[in-house]
Amino acid sequence: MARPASEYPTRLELEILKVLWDQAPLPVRDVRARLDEQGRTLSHSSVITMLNIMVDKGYLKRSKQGKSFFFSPKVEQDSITGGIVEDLLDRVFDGSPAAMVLNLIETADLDADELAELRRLINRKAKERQS
Amino acid sequence: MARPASEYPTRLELEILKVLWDQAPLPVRDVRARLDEQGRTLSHSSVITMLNIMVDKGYLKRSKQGKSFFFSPKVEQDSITGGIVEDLLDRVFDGSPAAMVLNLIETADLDADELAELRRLINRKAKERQS
DNA sequence: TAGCATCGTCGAAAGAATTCGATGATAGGA
DNA sequence: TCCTATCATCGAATTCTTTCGACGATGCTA
Repeated sequence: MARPASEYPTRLELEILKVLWDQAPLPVRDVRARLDEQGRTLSHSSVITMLNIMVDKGYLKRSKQGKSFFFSPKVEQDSITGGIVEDLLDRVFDGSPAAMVLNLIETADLDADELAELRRLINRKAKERQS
Repeated sequence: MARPASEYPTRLELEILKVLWDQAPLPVRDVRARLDEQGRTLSHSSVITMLNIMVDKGYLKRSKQGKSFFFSPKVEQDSITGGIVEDLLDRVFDGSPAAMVLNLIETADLDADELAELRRLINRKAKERQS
């Protein structure tokens, strides 16, 4: 009679994943330091708790090195972010990529360079498709 | 010592907003029926509770018509979806629209028509920018 | 070996999101 | 007028998310 667990990493989980996608394996201490640099100041035990939850959920794996645990991602960044984007696509734009990109270029106020880059990406993909 | 309230509509709130963006004002009964059609079966009181919360949060307004309340959106769809996308852009792609679109076209497996439409959108925007 | 620092587990708190039933008001029909 | 169906309020339960302190183990060092 309540809320289903998030199908994707929560906000904090994602922050942690990003740290570990950038560099892994890392001990708790280092993960904590990285979060701290980003303005996410947490106690040591909070970080451990989250890391353990994420191991349970299958997002991370851990291994003992010396006296402490080291954590690494067990999921690929692309697949996770892809899942998040797809969820958004469905929930917010009823599955229409065009609607999503339109919203993006309208509200995110892209400059000429960014528009050019998007065009390049799309052309490249279109060419790939043909072959 | 806990979680901050979501800055944007939650999942259920968004579902409700979408119903009302599509058609408003609606009485509780009709909102409930629409949600039910979409597979979101809730008791009458659950729907009312959510609607009232959303009025408190400033997402909706309500007015008495006859004996019952009618609800309407108080926020524009573009501004809400824009906010959600921007949040995602920041949290997931560190603010890089190109990274986001790249992920979209890679994982959402767009077909040729969809790619063509995206290109059209971008060209139009680029032209707008020049002027 | 006694003490200190480091590391981990565990239980729990607090707020957010979602859900609903009990209850009370109100109006229309028998 | 009285019953019933409709509508709304209210309090509360439940689960998820985030946070942390108390406590215990372990190993290094004075």
